[in-house]
Amino acid sequence: MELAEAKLKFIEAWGKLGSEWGINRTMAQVHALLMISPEALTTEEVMAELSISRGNANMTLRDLIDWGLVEKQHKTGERKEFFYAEKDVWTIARRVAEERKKRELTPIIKILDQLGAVGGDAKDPAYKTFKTTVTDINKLANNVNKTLDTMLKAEENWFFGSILKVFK
Amino acid sequence: MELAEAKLKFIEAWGKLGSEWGINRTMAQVHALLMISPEALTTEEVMAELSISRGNANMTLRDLIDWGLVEKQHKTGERKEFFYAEKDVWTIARRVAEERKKRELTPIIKILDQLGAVGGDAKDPAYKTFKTTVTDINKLANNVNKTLDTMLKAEENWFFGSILKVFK
DNA sequence: ATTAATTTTCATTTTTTTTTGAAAGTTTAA
DNA sequence: TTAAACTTTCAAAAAAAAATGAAAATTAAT
Repeated sequence: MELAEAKLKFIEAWGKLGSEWGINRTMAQVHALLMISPEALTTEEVMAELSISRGNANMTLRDLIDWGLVEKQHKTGERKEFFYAEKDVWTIARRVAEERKKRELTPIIKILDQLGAVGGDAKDPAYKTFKTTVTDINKLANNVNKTLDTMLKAEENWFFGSILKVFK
Repeated sequence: MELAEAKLKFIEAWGKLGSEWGINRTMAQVHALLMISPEALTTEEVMAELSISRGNANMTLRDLIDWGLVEKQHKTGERKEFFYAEKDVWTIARRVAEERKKRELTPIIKILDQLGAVGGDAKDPAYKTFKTTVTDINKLANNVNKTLDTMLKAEENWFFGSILKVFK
């Protein structure tokens, strides 16, 4: 396969994967494009490569910066801004985990804590089932939370290697 | 908080979480409703509780069955079908992991394998960056894959307890 | 200070996803 | 076998999400 074709396929596949995980397809595609670019790209280049509008490119790049996956660069003598993507996969995985933890896990745990305090008759099956389910999900969520904390604190990439032996 | 209010909040929160992770909001809500129901429910009951159409309820319940999260039950003397949700959170997490692995991880690894075989000039920065990025993502994907395999093979819930000590 | 280059915003349009509901299909009991 | 009960399908409608593009805002060079 030729590089040009492979690039398109990678961008497409990354976009599809993103959309399956609740991430805007275009945002994932811009991310893919930047990850495989040795040099930082301008908004114009992103627009041209992916055939998207200026507004879309701008908002998407801002979002990627918010996710900690892309950084703005300025080149001396150049008026326009350049965008460069983090390329270390462990750092990328980390950033995504951090953001999703902050955006989704923490809020749901807060709600589950509130719901666990529901009042009712201990003999009512509806009450018992509700309480048990909510409590169990809360416990799992807290375990995921703790595991992520420890994982994110770790400086090196624990994923390549060490974790597997726990399950052996 | 009263049970009725808490139920609504739980269903809403579960629906929101689902949609953030690429799962149809209604499907997540039906799942939430069934998880907190001590008894299996009929299509009619699901429709009424969540104010959704028959078609939607039917398709959503079928999807939940495909995910291995809900089972059809038949009661003697009753003509209609009943739907009952798995309630053990570890089993639920497992089923979701299994399905997403099958639906998303395996296909992307296949594509990454193909893309890794791209031909090009080893001195071309565009080629080098592409190859490195794709290869690194492929390695990570394969590690996730292996970890999931081991995790899914484990009979008991490793998550509550043992895993944390790896990171200590 | 002026102005040209560049970035950002956001009301509107387009696309995608989800839902509806009625018709078609299936099942089961009499 | 009939027919009522129930389930499934899917074209069309509705809703939600994403994208556009032009105007407004900002920036920086002269």
